[in-house]
Amino acid sequence: MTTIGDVAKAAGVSVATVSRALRGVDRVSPRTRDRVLAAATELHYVASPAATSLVSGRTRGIGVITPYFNRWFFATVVTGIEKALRDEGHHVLLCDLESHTFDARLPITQNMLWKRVDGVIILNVPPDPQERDLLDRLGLPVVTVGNRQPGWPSVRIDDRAAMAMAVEYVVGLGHREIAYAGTVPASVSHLQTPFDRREAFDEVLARHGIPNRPEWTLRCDWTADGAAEHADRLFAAAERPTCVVAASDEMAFGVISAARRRGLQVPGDVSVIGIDDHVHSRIHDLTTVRQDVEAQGRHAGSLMLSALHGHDVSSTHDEVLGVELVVRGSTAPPSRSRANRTDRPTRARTAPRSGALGAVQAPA
Amino acid sequence: MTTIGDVAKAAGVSVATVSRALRGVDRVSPRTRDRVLAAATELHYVASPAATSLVSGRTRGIGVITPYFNRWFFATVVTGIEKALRDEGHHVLLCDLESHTFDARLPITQNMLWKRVDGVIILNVPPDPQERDLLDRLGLPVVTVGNRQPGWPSVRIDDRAAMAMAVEYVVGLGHREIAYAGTVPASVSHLQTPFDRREAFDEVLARHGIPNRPEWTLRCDWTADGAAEHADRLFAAAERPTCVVAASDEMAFGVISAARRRGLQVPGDVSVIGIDDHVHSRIHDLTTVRQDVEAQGRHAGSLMLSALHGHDVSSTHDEVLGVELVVRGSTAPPSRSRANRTDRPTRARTAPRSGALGAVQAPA
DNA sequence: CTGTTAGCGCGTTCAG
DNA sequence: CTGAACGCGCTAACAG
Repeated sequence: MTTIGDVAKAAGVSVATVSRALRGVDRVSPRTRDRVLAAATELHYVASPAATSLVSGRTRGIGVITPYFNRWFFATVVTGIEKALRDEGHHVLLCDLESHTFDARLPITQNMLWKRVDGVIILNVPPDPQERDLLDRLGLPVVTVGNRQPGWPSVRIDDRAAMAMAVEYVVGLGHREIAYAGTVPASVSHLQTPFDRREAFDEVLARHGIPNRPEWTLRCDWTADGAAEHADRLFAAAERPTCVVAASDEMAFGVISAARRRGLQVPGDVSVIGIDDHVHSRIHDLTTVRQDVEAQGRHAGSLMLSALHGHDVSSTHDEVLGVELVVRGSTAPPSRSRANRTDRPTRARTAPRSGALGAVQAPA
Repeated sequence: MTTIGDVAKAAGVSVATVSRALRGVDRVSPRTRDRVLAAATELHYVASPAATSLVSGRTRGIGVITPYFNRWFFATVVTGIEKALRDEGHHVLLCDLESHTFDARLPITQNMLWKRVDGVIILNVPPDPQERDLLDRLGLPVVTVGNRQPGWPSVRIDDRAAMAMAVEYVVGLGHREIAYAGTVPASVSHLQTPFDRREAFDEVLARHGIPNRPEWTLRCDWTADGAAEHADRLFAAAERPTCVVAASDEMAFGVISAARRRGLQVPGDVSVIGIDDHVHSRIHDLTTVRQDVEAQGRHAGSLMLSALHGHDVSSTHDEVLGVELVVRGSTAPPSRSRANRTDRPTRARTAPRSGALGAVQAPA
């Protein structure tokens, strides 16, 4: 392993000069600098991060804490973070919380991140008091993505506005019998996004005087399969809605799938709308509210870099990225001919009627 | 920032004793050990990784190099790796190659990984000679996932066997007019998986004496959208296949979507099969060849840990995980009534015939 | 402009 | 069983 000493010897200078020349700080005569650079290249020299960080106190590593990064949203955010950090020579240390309980989380977080990173970016999961304590004690800059935490800068979309946009759109189409997919089980009830979106849904319905039926609320785990399962029960019931609003695109995929299996046409028999503009939303022909997920990651990364540069990233900084309605074929005005709406759908009934068949329209 | 000295002072012992007590090596009297532990806990002491690795030469970090980890397969592998590593206190350093060319990659890889990790796990992307050189010089243990590289242990599935399993299945159903989605553009022609799967496809067709039509080969970027686009052209052509074999589930999703938009029934008009058992495959009711992706990551992580423990993970180690056919509703025997098969499909033709309607079958 | 030197915090000899 | 001292590789003063 070549050290700074080897380079110094090869270039015939002192280690301090090598350090200066390589980092481009201070004044070094062009001639010596070139000699040092040549020697360093020749010997494939790279400074030891351990030694550097021991003396400088900085590691050039950023911890990224995610629940399930094995999901589109989180993986995409991390991609954005990584891009932003890489430009300045920082790298990502992954900390996947996955199924861990709060108790199990603390030692993980502690051992993985303590003194090992210059800052922490937390995706969507609110820290429990002990973790909060740890982070505060470490004095590390923290940036959150997807939810707001007091004292920390954040990057996110306005979940309420996004949901309101979706609901207003389908209400505008004439829907009055609207179901909701995306309430979460108690175990994750601390998450902000599911809460905000649900609340916005309730508000918009209330504002329009539209009934909000409990039996039309699908409580699930925010996966496509989970939503499909619950939606199947919804569509099997005597009375079914003309529209399902899903709090995420993946759940919307599940709802569409369940509808099809029941022989229901989307949007002919039931309209479906989501939030995200997931990478698969186009093939599902899903109307949705687009958010730029990678951009949220990039912004979080930049925010972190600014903090690292000593700029005051005020703790009140709250960057809210815009969203945008993307209309595709999964939504349409409610069908007029719903005389036998309460019938259990049968195979015979699955023959598509022409018109209003978003699912079979030519690609945009 | 509390150091080992602070703990020593608080416990009334020397730093050496603290180090020994905390790491549980050597003999330390139970009484002093407890005193040290108490002091360490009290002071929230955690050893500085930088100092530790400076003296020990080990970082407890593993670099994971991935193309596009923003995709299901890679994110899932990384999840598996992270789980395996975490159990032994190691962590993951992410290095997303994404769209970078080989030239741009080298400095990235070098700066991010050099002396910063104890080992490297490479997912699916073969290193170019310079990178290979770098890795060899560093003398770091390397494990590859998804493709075999001479001199390095690997974890993967048998891509040829997986594809053969898929093709044999649809051939067994009676299909003779079979298209293929998943040839890649020249820019990524060095990837092994696309090549192996294609080759296995060709072989099985040849063995059965089934014509392999060039115009039924969809060259695309292995995304759902890309596959949908190409498949649309396929389905618009005068002659269309009775079955499409996709080299990945995501492409299969795209093919199914394209078929539906053209008014074709899956599997009534065209059967579709994929490889992966992607998290969304169930809602697409897709017949596929399942691979356990997270297990591949876990195995790679374990392999790396063994290597780190000094066990000889022979460079000839090649762990091949099994795959399994999962039959769902996207495949069926080819339709008999194909008199007007060469007709361009029309809306009128989209009315589903009863029977063989996998897409609308009740969930399994 | 360049060299010398003193730590950064810890693991690891070696003596006790 | 425990403590003192050395050095890992580097940067940051301070001299020259």
